Amino acid sequence: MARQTAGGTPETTRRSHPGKGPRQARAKGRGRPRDERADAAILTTALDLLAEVGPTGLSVEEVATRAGVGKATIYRRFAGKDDLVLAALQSLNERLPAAPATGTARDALVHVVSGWWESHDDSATGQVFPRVFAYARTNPEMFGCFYDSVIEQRRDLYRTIIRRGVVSGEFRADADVELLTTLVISSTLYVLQVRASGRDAAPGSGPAELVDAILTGFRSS
Amino acid sequence: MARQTAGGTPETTRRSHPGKGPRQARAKGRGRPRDERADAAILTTALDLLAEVGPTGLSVEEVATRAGVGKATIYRRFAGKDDLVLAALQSLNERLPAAPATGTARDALVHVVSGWWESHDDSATGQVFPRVFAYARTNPEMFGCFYDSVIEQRRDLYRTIIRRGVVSGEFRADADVELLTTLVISSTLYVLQVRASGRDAAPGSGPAELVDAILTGFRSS
DNA sequence: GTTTAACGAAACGGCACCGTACCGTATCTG
DNA sequence: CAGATACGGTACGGTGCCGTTTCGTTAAAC
Repeated sequence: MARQTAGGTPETTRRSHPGKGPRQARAKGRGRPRDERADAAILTTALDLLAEVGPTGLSVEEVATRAGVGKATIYRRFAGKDDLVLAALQSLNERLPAAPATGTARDALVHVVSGWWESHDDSATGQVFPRVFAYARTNPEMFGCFYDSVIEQRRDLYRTIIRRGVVSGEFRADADVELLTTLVISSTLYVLQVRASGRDAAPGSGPAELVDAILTGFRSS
Repeated sequence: MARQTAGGTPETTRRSHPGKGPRQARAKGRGRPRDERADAAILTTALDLLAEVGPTGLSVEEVATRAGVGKATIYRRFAGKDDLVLAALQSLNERLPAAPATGTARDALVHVVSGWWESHDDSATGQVFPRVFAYARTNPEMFGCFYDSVIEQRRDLYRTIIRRGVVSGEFRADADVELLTTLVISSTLYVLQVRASGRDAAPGSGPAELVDAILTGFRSS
């Protein structure tokens, strides 16, 4: 929220808790400019840590240590821990995959889900989702921000593909696009999460089987 | 607040250590017997707290305070925080609903999902699941124990109903029971969790619509 | 009544963390 | 050049929790 990007765009940032002096967007400064590498390092490190220990488990000190920056460098950019967490979550949108423009909608869904499936084991993104999800009730403000800016982007990705399938006649005309989107996202999230513990919630099923199982009721033929 | 040991070594569970008296039912002692009300109060309080703040957020002191017992009373029963958390999770199985024995499998599914749906707002059970889920990778031991003893019980509930539907011919004979079970559980978990933040992942859809959407592809006809 | 152990309460040392403040240094603008 | 600001470190006070231990008390068994 109160984060400022060194890039320049002097967007008016507002803090929700004006308890202390806000970190306003720095006017084209006369002094030493902020290190953009520090910006990136802080955000990616925060994201990694977010995936490992979640929003409450994340510590600013640990972020600073891992990112190789001083704590002051972080507090110079963010109003506090919550602000940092939110900024890190927002940065997830820069890694959003694109929907394949060709082929059947089914194949496109399988492709996107497969990408998620694969990225789950090595990237931070996979673990961030369930971690943040757990705070839907505890911290609705944070979760809401996350949902609206990150989840909604993903939903839109699936929604677009599914709509294409409806228009092309591949899916039934009366298919509930929103519900279908929810089914794909939720089951993927769940299966991947269970897999992370070494169990298997759907033995013998990969992304394709998962998608096909969901789609069976929505196909036209 | 979650503690992250800098060295990376997670807290060692003393559950298997015989060094300190492990928690066990005291064998007919001669002194003052343990207060059974304390047993129940500790577990239910721990469960409530687990739903509110999750496994790492839970503090033994808070449990003691809310349960109206001394910390010593807790440490007399449990080897430590982890042991307490595990016991609390296990106690979830005492609240497992039963599968309706009559009616269609579809109606039984809707009934069970509706029960989950309703109980979700009562906080305890509903919020515990996503909280624990977030630790599938961080604490696989805890999650595994949770999955095997709690999730598996729920799966079995759904599995039983779905199998009945397959046998009765209500569902297709080639339906993947495990996958179908996963779909029902995952989507319910997801929708309820999103709802907890005030959003709606499936506008206009309740338990019945959710179940029907999943089942459309698995019905015989 | 004596023994035994659980009880609630409180205190302890220790650790991790937050957020701030201050270094000496580095890198910009004017 | 001088002034301004960011940099990586480091230190600090304050807070919260952990896990343990000590109290004096209480409730059962013997």
